[in-house]
Amino acid sequence: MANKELIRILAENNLKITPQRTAVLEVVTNLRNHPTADDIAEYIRFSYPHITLGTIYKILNTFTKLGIIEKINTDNDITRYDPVLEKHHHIYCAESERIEDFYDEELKKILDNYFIKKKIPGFIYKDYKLQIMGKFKESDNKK
Amino acid sequence: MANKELIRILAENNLKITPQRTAVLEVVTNLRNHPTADDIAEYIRFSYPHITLGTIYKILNTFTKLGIIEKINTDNDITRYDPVLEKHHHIYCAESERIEDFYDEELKKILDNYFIKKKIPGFIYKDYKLQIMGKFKESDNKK
DNA sequence: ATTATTGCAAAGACTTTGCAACTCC
DNA sequence: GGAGTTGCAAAGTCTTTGCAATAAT
Repeated sequence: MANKELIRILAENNLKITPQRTAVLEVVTNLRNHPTADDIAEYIRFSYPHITLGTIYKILNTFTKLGIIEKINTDNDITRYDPVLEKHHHIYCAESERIEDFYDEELKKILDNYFIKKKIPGFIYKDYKLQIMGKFKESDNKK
Repeated sequence: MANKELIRILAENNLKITPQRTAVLEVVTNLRNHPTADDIAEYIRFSYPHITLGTIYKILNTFTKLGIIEKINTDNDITRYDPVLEKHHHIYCAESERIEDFYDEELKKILDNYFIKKKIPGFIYKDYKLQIMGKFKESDNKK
C-alpha cells in the first residue's frame, strides 16, 4: 500500500498524521503476516529506533476501535493484528505460529446464505469468524 | 454430570483422582458458562477455601492437553474454558461477556461437507471453529 | 495556539514456574 | 514408598496507564 493511501486512511478517520501511525499502518497492511505488537515494534525500529511498545499499543487500539484493523485471537494469549480488507478467514497451523489468510467465494456464499436465513432466537446476528485449524505441510514454517 | 462420571473421565486419562481436579472438571462441565480461571477458583473456594489460582491453571492446562476441555479465545486476553462434548459453536455478545453455545445440525452438515470436498493446497485440514458475533436482545446479560 | 500524540517508566492483569509439603495409588 | 500433585510465593509476559515533553493542525 502506497504512503499516499495510508495517509488517506488516517485522514478519513480524523486522525492526525504522525510518522508512527503511518508506520504501524504500513507494517500491518503490507506485511499481511498478522504480526504481534512486538513484531510491529521490531520492524518500525528500523526507521524509528525510539518508538516504544506503549505507543504501538496505543496506536493499535486506536485503529482497532475505528475498524481500520482487527484483532486476531490466538491460543496463547498473544494478540495479533490484521488489516480489515475484504472478508476472509484464517488458517491456523497447529505446529507453528503461522496464520494465513483464506478466502473462498463458495464458502462465503454458503455461510452468508446460512446466516441470512437462520434466526437465532433472542440474538441479533452481526458477523461470523471462521478459524480453520490444521497444519502446513511445508517445513518452511515462516512465522 | 455425576461425580462418578467425573472420576471416570479422570481415570480414563490416567490422572490421579484428586478433589481439586474433580472440582475443576465439575465446574467447567456443569456450569457451561465458559468460565475464566478466576471464575472457577471462585466457585471451588466454597468447598476448597485453600485452592489457589496456580493450581487451577495447572489443572486446566493438564485437561486442555488431554483434550478434556478446550480453551476459548476472547477479544480481551482472558482465556475461558469449555468442556469438550459434541461439536458446537459459540455465540459472542458484543455488549457483554456472555458466550453461549450454539449447535445446529444444518450448519454442521454444511461446513463438514465443504471441508470434506475442499482441499487447501499445502495444508492438512483438521478442524474448524466458528464464532458468531452479535448481541443478545435481553438485558439480563448474565455472564 | 490548542489539542492530540509520543516516549518513558511504572503499574496492572493474567499466567507460569520452582520447590517443599503433601496425597494418591 | 514413590511418583505425581498441591499450595504458596515469586517471577514472567503481555498490555495499559499517567504524565511531561513534543508534534500536528
